[in-house]
Amino acid sequence: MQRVTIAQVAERAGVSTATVSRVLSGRGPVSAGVQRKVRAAADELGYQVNSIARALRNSRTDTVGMVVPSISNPFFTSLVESVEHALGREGKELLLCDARSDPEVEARRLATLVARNVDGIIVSPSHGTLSGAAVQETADRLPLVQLDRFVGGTSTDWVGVDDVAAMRQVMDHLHAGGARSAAFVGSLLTNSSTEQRFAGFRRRAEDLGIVVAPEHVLLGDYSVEWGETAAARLIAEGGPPDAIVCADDLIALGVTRACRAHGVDVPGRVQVTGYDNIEFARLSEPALTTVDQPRERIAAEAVRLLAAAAADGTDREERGPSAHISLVPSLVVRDSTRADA
Amino acid sequence: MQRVTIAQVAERAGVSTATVSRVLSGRGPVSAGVQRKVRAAADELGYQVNSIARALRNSRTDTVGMVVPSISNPFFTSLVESVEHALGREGKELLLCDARSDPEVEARRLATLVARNVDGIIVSPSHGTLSGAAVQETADRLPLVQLDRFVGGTSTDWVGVDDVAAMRQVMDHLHAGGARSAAFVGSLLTNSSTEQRFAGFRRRAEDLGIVVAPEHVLLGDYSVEWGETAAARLIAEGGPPDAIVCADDLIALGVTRACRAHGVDVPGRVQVTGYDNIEFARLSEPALTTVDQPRERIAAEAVRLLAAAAADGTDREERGPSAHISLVPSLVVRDSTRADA
DNA sequence: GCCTCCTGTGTAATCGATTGCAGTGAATGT
DNA sequence: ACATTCACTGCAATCGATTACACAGGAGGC
Repeated sequence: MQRVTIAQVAERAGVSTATVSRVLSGRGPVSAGVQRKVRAAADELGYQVNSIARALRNSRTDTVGMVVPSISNPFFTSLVESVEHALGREGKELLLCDARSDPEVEARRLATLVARNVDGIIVSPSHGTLSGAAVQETADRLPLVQLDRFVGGTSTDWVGVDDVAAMRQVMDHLHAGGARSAAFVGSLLTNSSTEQRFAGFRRRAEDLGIVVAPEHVLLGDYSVEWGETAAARLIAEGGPPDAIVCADDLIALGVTRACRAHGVDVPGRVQVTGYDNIEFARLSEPALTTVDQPRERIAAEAVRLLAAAAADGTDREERGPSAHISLVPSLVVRDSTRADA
Repeated sequence: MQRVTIAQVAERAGVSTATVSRVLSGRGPVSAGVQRKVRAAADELGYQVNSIARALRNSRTDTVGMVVPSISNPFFTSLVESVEHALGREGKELLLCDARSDPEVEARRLATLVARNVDGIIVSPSHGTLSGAAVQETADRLPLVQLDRFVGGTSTDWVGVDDVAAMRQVMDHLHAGGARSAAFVGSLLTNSSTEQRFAGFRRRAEDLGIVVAPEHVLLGDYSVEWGETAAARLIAEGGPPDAIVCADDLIALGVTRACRAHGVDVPGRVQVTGYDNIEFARLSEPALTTVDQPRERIAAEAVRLLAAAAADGTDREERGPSAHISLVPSLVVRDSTRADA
């Protein structure tokens, strides 16, 4: 089963390869009769372009690379899904890489994507500082958009949500529910998501006079296990505050789970909030109050930015200043918080 | 920022492109001195191979395509993750496609992957019959392995688990827990997973004398919502049987949720089982008894089969008979079933 | 001293699609 | 009737890496 090439189609149709190419790509003038002959020949032979050859010639692969910290995190999964759909609409393909939350793996993946001549890269950096060098270096060579998380000291486009505004909503809601003290459970402050969310949390807590004891800021990683551990610690050490604000839903699921295991009522004794609105936030018991990120929008904007960057010019210098698109997330109130005091 | 080519390295090192290629690929004899010069030049210029050019020349892309019915299904997500890791070990990349459970989308995706010259394709077909034509056609052109699900009437390699054996374990466990009647909640019988699991369920139920009323076989789709609907129906219509066996964990999560909502005790009044052992099976309340699929093994076998097929010969005819690798899944007993009567 | 063999290197063809340039013939303008 | 334009088509270069083949020079065998 040898692949059919343009040359075979040309021979069969009795024309040159140039003409075949022109017919099939719809570029350049070709008489109607020849068009028909070529198309017929192509159909009969079952011709399909060889996109490798085309890519070499055009230096365009119609493929976008995406690097996420972890495929198994449901939030990133749904981001991937949204990006995949957004790309599909433009006839582009997605080359997916998992960085396993390791900046070194991430750097290797980025390098591979560059070598593969992807048209652009969408990355949610694993680390707030260690990811910097690789991301910047990649951005110097290719259109690159950071998604959700970003890394400091780089000048690239970014699309995400306004974490600080989101946290303001969360805190206002908790305060309305009667919370006068709160804890924050996040990952280590090595990525922008936790950083921003923590900053928003702290600021609004101050504004509202919500007490945050120093030992009530617990940093680990984005996992259910860490949520359970953190909650257990809060419960053991003199009882939890009125509210536990979590940096993502996985942590929040762990927290509510541990609370229930220890007989601490949610939201009666302690209110709990998550972040991301993954599907299981809705399904847990009690259903999680959380912050919904507009993933489809985020994905669509990211794809748009890439396309724009690609159109602007290959050279990074020629492109304008980098865009920072901050979308407004919305609070989804469910059963893990109290509607009012 | 023009990309560095082999020609520039050659010029800088004062040798021919052939020599540069030989040094960099480690093929062919090159004297130590020249090797050093070439490597130095390559480093200074920051040379990176252009994998498109290499792919065109070698007709090998080191990229594998994967098509799954839905990225958002946690089971497929973890399969994707496992495959990605397995491929990474061989220096291959993953081109990921989401078929949205639509055989037509799936067919288009498969065609695209062929056009992209991937080295092989891993697919979990959306539909038990409608996916057939496209899968077979693709398999005629490229090494292809079906994963988890398979489609009838095709002759391709397949890797998955023995659903019938798994169901035997499930039924034995439920029977030991005192179940004398049971219901089955699955998706429509349009994919092999549900089909096989249902067949295994039915057969073992008969063996054990477990009663399955005709109206206790409910078929919808793989979603939490369908699980809730189905359970509500079972509860409304004269009460549920002793056990509800679900074709996957999402359905089971919906079922237990609906049971709790209707005040039906799980596992006291009714035992519930899932399938796949997704992460949230462990976290739900009660934690789900389910069937664990050895994903890493499945992924590893699939990658191995692809590599073998690629090595064997491009022509489908030259390859031996197709391999069907059936791994043995294991029952994970948690809190949604009773240990004994 | 001559022939063979081997190591090391360069030349040029190759993979397949695209496209700038040039050439042909017909149509249009004056 | 001749010049000019234009639609159509083919030739050949191009993208960048790989590799078959050729060739030069040195080592070794007799």
